[in-house]
Amino acid sequence: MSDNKITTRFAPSPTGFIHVGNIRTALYAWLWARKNNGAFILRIEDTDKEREVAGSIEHIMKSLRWLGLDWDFGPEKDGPNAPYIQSQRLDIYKKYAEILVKKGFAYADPYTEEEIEKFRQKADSEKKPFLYREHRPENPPTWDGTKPLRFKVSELKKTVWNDIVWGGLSAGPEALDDFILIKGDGYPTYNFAHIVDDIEMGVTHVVRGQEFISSTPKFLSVYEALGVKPPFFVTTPPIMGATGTKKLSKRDGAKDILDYEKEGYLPEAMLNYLAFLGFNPGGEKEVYTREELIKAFDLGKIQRSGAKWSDDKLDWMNKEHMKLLPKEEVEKNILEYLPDSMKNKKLVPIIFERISKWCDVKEMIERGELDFFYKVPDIDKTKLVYKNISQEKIISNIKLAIETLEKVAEEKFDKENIKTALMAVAEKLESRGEVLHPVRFALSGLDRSPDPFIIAEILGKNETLSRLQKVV
RNA sequence: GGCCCUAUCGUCUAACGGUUAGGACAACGGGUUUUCAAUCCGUUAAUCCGGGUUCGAUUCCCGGUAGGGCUACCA
Repeated sequence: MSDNKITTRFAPSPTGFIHVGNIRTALYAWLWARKNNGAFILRIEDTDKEREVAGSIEHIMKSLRWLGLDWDFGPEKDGPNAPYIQSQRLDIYKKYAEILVKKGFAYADPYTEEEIEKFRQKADSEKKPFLYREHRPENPPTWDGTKPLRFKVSELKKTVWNDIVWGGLSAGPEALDDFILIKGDGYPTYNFAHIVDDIEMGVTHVVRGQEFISSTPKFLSVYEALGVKPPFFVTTPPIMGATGTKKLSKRDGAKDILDYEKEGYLPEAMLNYLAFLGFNPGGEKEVYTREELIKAFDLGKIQRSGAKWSDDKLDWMNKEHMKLLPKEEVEKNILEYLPDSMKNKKLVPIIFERISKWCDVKEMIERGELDFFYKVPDIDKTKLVYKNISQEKIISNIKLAIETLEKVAEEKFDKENIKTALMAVAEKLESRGEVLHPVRFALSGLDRSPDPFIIAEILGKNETLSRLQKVV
């Protein structure tokens, strides 16, 4: 627990799915642990039983597993500080709370919530900041667990500290107040529990979002009261929604990270995109594998300002990572989406060059873009046109194509030979489209489709000729 | 209201105080593709404003403006 090993943690609350903003914080913590051969802990902070959503823990673990962010200690991975679920560690918080009480750094809060609300409203109407410590009771009751336990700020001072990302930070004495350590229901607050756990678990680098900057003076005063040296603080900037300037949140459309899995994004691409949204190792390389990311990662190069999410760039990143995939894997993934009647490996490259994520395959199928490969298309004769060429001319061009293709041997009926043969005819015409377009249309029945050569190869000589014949 | 923080192309970002301010996404244009897509080439496009410090400021300091966060018996 107190060896010098770099230890980071991801400490989500089980209040639903986790979105990309949360995951990036987890990623940075994970990268730092892996880079330093340290430990990465997953800790569940379920101290607010009202907000808890059933099934969240499993969902969170599934999300991390999809991205390959493996934890060394945490749920389903016991370690020296198990359990890693805060609601199962209540006795530990109580022990620390009692230490603070004994040292005179904590006392029971005698007020009801309504009374405190009145103090707050009064301060509000006087346009003054509300500070509980201004109402600190002179003789608080002894803490028996039925009342909230508050931290007692002993010295009002300016707090100065260092953050690996933000550098020197400071806050005036207004940032210090008597905040709740243990709630009336016996559960600790985040403000207290995370400190106890980070100490107990030997966390060396606390990586978390910038919403916690303003409460850091409070945290620091607890470390001081406990006589424990605080860990390094690594505060990450927010991720903003693509529209608007608000921090990305579930409210404004932040998606469950697992939705991206469903849409067919590669975990490596998501990792790469996320890492670079708010971090840059310098240089112009942008596509990084997981291992390269670990190697290049540096806490000091995390950005301070918020970054807007971009689906466009994520799609591009995904495509780049798909290109890195072995051919067999691409084939397997694409084939998976194809119905049995369409499972033709020759379709794979055609599909691959048109998609940026796997679910695009599904969309292509739904749009019927691939139907003609296994179903003779209905030819809309009114569309059998090309520029100002008469339909008679077009039909005769198709006949020309039939004659040409008949000369191509069946075993040599591949796109290269077909192209050579067809192009020889096409070049003689005013424009190549006079023959190529009608052929393509006759084979696919579509205005837009892959080139006629590859279609012909996939259909095979017989099918190709019969479709052309049919149109004539 | 109070406290804290941030500020480079539309977006993500790079630049020991000295660069024609670089790259990527997007957009646009072109080559190649019958078309779309893909690919290749190219173009447009930024240091928020105002003061200082300095021979020299995107970079350091101050002010303004804009944006963000916190201000719970939530995390």
